Amino acid sequence: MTTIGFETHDHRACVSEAMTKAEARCAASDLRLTPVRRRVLELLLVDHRALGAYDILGHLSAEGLGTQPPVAYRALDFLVKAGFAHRIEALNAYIACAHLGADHTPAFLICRNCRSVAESDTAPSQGRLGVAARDAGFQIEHTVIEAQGLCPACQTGNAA
Amino acid sequence: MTTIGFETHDHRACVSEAMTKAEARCAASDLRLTPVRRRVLELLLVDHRALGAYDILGHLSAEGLGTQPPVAYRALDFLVKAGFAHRIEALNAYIACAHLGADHTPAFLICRNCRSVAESDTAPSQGRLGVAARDAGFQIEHTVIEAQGLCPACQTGNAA
DNA sequence: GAACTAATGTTATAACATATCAATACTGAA
DNA sequence: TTCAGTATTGATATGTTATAACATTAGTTC
Ligand SMILES: [Zn+2]
Ligand SMILES: [Zn+2]
Ligand SMILES: [Zn+2]
Ligand SMILES: [Zn+2]
Repeated sequence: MTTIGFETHDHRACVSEAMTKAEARCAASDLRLTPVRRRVLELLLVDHRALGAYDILGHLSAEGLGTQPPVAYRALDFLVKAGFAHRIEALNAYIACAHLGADHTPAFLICRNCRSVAESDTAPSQGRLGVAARDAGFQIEHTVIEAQGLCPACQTGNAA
Repeated sequence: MTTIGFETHDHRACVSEAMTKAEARCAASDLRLTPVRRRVLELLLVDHRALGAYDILGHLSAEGLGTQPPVAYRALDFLVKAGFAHRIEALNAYIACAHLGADHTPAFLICRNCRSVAESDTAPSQGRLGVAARDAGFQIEHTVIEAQGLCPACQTGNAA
């Protein structure tokens, strides 16, 4: 399991690399990375934190790419379905996938103070939850795993 | 790990037993189970499924216990903080705790068809997520673990 | 019964999300 | 290259979930 999220890094490269991967996957899978979708993915990648749909919409609106909620939600739906972004249920917010390209079941470490999010990959049907599901005869289709707390940076005095 | 939720049972006894436990804990911990709070807990226990705040409010309103959103949200906040109910993030809904009284980190199996919810207890900081958090220097305060899919009953033809 | 705290009543609004239908752009075949 | 079919976008309206703010009432303590 690789955790990606709190360490410092060459963020410019991180963003452009992810965009390149996304473009490649769209070309390969016959998906259309239209201007709005492309820009929303960029916004998520650049911010590296969970953004609400209306945060996104604010950017789009400022850039003349659309002013109404469906614009943001459609782009986010596309990105989530394509696997380029994930929805964070506990925040009603969205974040760029940190493992672009690979099929995976993500787990998140979410800082309640700065909203930064680290993404871990998990083994889906293994682990306690999978065992409980099998025992109960429950058929898992999707799993939400989100830990909330304080990231390393926010533990040093500045948080509540 | 005990999973509680999909098996059939003497539901009348299940509800009254839970209410008795809740009353005992309130008496012991100097918490006040006021009429609205009591009724909301009953509603959650009786339904045995995830209910939205406005579902709850509908019942309360029909019974003359309050008509405005804060009435429902305050009662639900109380029950969640007291450990008598849990919030299901993936549904924006609430469910009575199936392990009333014990301190625990719940995990849920949520049927997307009938909204029934089974609650499992998990070992919090153990497991892969805990390891990832320690590796990243992340301090977990709260964990959301919610699997969505089909319950045993809904797997037999009636679901999409 | 005065002072304090907890709970409720009430109004308004914030925040998040979708339904619907019209218009346009792209795609692939006749 | 026109046509039909599909995907995307534009636009309006509305639905759903949640909280802020402040007044009032009820319990509790001294
Ligand atoms: Zn991912
Ligand atoms: Zn932080
Ligand atoms: Zn519980
Ligand atoms: Zn079901």
